[in-house]
Amino acid sequence: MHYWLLKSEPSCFSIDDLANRPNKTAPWDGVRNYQVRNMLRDEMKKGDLGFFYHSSCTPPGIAGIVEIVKEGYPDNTAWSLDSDHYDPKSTPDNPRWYMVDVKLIEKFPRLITLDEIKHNPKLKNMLINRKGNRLSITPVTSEEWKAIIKM
DNA sequence: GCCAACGTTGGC
DNA sequence: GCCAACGTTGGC
Repeated sequence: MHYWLLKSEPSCFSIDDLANRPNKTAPWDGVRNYQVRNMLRDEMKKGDLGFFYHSSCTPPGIAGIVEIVKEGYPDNTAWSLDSDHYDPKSTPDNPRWYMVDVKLIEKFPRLITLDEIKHNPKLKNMLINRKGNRLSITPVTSEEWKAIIKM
């Protein structure tokens, strides 16, 4: 089993938005980056756990834990003209973009901030700490996972 | 609002 | 296949 970190701007989709969905479950849609697409399509498996990270907000940080409850399937927002993520190059016959379904497992009692993560020596190699890392989903090692849930 | 660090696009 | 220009992300 693998661990992941999933970024979302809370002004767009926050952990509370996920909590308010039926069954606390929602598709992680709208990814339009090939590296992340490959992870969604090929690597993220049912039962994997992920951190729900709030980005582009004050302060950024990890808000809770989600579980992958449905493995990669075509992202149908790509062929919805109404969607902000519409992409004419992706079609139902030949989908270019993929998504998974995530379910909220736990919202942390407090946000674990990026600042705290930066100052934890066990997490100095975490991808989220790397300058210029813009991938919206990144793998997390089990050591990093354990260190964070203790914080 | 700034800007570093990428990813993508498109001319050649 | 190279690479300059452009767009996007995201912390600050």
